[in-house]
Amino acid sequence: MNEMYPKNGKVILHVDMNSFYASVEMAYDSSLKGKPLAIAGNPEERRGIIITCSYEARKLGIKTTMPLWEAKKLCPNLIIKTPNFERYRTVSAAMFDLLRQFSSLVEPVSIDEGYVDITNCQELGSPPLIAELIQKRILEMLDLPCSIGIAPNKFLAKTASDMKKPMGITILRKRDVPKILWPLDVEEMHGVGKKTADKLKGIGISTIGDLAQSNEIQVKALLGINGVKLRERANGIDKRSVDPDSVYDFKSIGNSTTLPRDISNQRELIGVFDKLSEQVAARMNRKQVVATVIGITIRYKNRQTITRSQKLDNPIAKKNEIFKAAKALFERHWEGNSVRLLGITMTGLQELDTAVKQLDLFSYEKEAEKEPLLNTMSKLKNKYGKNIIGTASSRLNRKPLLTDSGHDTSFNKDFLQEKKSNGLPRKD
DNA sequence: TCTGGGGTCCTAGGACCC
DNA sequence: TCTGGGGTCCTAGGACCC
Repeated sequence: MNEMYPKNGKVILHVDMNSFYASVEMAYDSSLKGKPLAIAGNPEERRGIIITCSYEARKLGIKTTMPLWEAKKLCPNLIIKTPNFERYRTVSAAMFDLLRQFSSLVEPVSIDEGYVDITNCQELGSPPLIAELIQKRILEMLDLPCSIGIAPNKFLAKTASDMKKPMGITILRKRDVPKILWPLDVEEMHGVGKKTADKLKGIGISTIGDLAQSNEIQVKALLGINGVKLRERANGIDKRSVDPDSVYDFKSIGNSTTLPRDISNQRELIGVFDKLSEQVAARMNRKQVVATVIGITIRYKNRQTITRSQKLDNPIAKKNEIFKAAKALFERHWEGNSVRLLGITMTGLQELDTAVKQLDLFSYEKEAEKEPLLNTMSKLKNKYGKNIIGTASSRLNRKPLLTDSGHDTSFNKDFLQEKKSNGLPRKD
């Protein structure tokens, strides 16, 4: 048996796309390659920020979340593009399809990263070889760079993928943790932000090693259950498994918008809720869900942010229902101050079929046996709905990658070219 | 004339119930 | 004659991540 596959352990990859949005734009338009490129919202309006940027831009000091005006000042010849999320979702779906050709245990975490459990993929080769194959495939087929971490659990895999960018492959074994991880600042840990780091430093914990060797009771008193988890992870322990189904149970759907200027006119603000309701309703419709809780977010001029939510008597999904509920919440809680941002978030989501079924229970008694079937059917529908798998997989004539290690022309970057000439929405 | 928009998970207090 | 100890639900906010 290969020593890379310990008898009781797992082998997990974390695949992290490098500056994803910028790389996708470069794949679509190769004239952008090698240039400082930034993706930023609304260059016309104030309040635009850098969402992501190419490595060429990073070299010039451009950073994610930097205000657009600042980036322009820093680098006058920076190329700025507005995000094309539909395009990114399509490419993302293609990328995850590609990963699934190596292992069925793929868990997307966000549009540009995911875990792959390759514990039972010995026949494909050693873990570093599989990682290399995946990385090459993504580059050949999609013209996109990625970094891959190889480790016995999610936390270490994620940490590893972060260590070499772009186009890195990093192995992080549990036994390497004291040497590699422990010297680092606690704030370097995923899950530890500024606030948590400050708290930890307050009790003398400043490195990952300090956290690993800290007193569990003390850390729990300081950070709650999260402290216990973080302490475990600092010791290289993480029991979470790779769950391919986790993408299907989303918990909330929301839209928010920063207003072009601060507004205190009630009618105007309610007009914003009207638009937001429409966006939220459209997304709920696509995912075929209804919601039992509505929440609104109000950010004031001074950036103070409040949320107000309400449980609903009956699940809703239609634009007008959402608008009415949001408007009511807003009118109940807004005190007339100047507003910077408004948002609507729907939670307590239920699949449409389930909600219908539950309403039916009030009209007449249904045999309990029918429920599991209905549940399964709606789950499947949700699972194979067009939103999640995306359009790429259906368009692309898939072939198993590994049986044909030569050239698989059906699934490569030509599809990007093809889309370009098809006149897909291109703002550029 | 700084700081977007999409999420997840956790905590904590009060109401209410047994 | 001063009140326990569970538990769940609802709401608000905070921290964090990409």
